[in-house]
Amino acid sequence: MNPNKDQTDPRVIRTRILIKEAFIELLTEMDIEKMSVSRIAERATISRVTFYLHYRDIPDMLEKMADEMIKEIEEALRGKPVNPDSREGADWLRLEKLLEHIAQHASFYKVTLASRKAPIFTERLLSMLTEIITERYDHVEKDSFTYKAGIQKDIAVWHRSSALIGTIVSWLRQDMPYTPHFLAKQFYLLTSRKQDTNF
Amino acid sequence: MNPNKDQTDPRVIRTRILIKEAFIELLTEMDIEKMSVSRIAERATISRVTFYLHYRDIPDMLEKMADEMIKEIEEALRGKPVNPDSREGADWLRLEKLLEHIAQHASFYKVTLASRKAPIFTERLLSMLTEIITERYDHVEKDSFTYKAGIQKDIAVWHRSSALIGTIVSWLRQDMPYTPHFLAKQFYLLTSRKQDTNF
DNA sequence: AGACTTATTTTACAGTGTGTAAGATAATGA
DNA sequence: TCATTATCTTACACACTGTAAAATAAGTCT
Repeated sequence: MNPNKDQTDPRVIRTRILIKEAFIELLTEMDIEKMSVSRIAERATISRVTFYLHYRDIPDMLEKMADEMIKEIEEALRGKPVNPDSREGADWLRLEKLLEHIAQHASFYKVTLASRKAPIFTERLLSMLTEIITERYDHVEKDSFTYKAGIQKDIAVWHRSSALIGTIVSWLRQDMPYTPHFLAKQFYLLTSRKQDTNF
Repeated sequence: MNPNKDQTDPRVIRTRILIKEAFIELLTEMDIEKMSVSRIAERATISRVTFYLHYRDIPDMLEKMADEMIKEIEEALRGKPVNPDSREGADWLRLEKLLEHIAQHASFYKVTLASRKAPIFTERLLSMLTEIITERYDHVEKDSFTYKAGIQKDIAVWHRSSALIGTIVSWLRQDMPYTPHFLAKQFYLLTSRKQDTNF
């Protein structure tokens, strides 16, 4: 396949959308173990052979879909780039943006992130969040609580990034009972120590 | 099979150990997608038919192994039962006990928890930890920071339990660079607000 | 519009794994 | 020693995989 036409040929676009939709549908209906190229092709109303023209196998498909997901999340967060000098308020807005994006595509994220059927999606998002949190840690937390309390940077990063992704997953699993704005604010309260001075 | 003899017949015990060891070995070598009953039986030096005498299929095997894991963790934590009146110090000891148990069986937990190849194990442990944290929250945190700051109980529980399991997973993934004692203490510092008064 | 390029389809094939059945063998326990 | 039963051997029908070749259909370009 011509790598340039890949992204523009309407037949290719159509097929990939059909595969993605079929995959999401099937994943809501069954466990990942029962997923097969045959089933996906059948549901997508394409030939099984066509699947192999796009993906080597199912793991390859998952990987490429995860790549796409990360790209879309980065796209959604654009406009509020990672700013080393930003204060917590700015990051809180970025989290709200992330949650809004997830809420807008809830049917996709509920299956890929919240179902835990295909760990690769959660893994990718965790990596991304870990990067952001690691960067942020050096720049804006030099004088924060954790810094002073003698907490190892890597442990603090593990703690924060997993708390973040875990909270998002739980929120999705329970069908988003809070608005992105409210949850982002609560998360900010839980993570930052700013509020300590109020009590 | 006689359900009573199931647990005592040395042939049964031997076979299940062989299957478990073969499974762990194979999972370190390949992705879960490539796992098959044939491979497990071959590695375990048992007949493929024998596998089906113990487990319906691979998902069934994973489920039963996860049950076993939870039992063993509960066993390891016994002696320090969930005490509603316990102060943070006691819980900190329980976390240290958990980490010690995991460290002692690192080869098993590195594959089941840290590899993220079989999400069921992480899911089960998360459920267990969520239960413990939920119970604890009502009893010992009535006057804690989160309570006063107007943070929803469920959000706080999501945050804490996912931070806990995520930290454990990251610690395992990086081959446990800290002692259980040290990590438990750091986790305690990160979660509790007691230290705030020191600064 | 017509000629091209190429994505998709159809059909076919060899290979691997699944889950179950029957009877033979070997280990266990009383 | 003898009855029990876990394991093994062999066999079978079925499903899914990954690839190939040639035909068809859809898109692109002048």
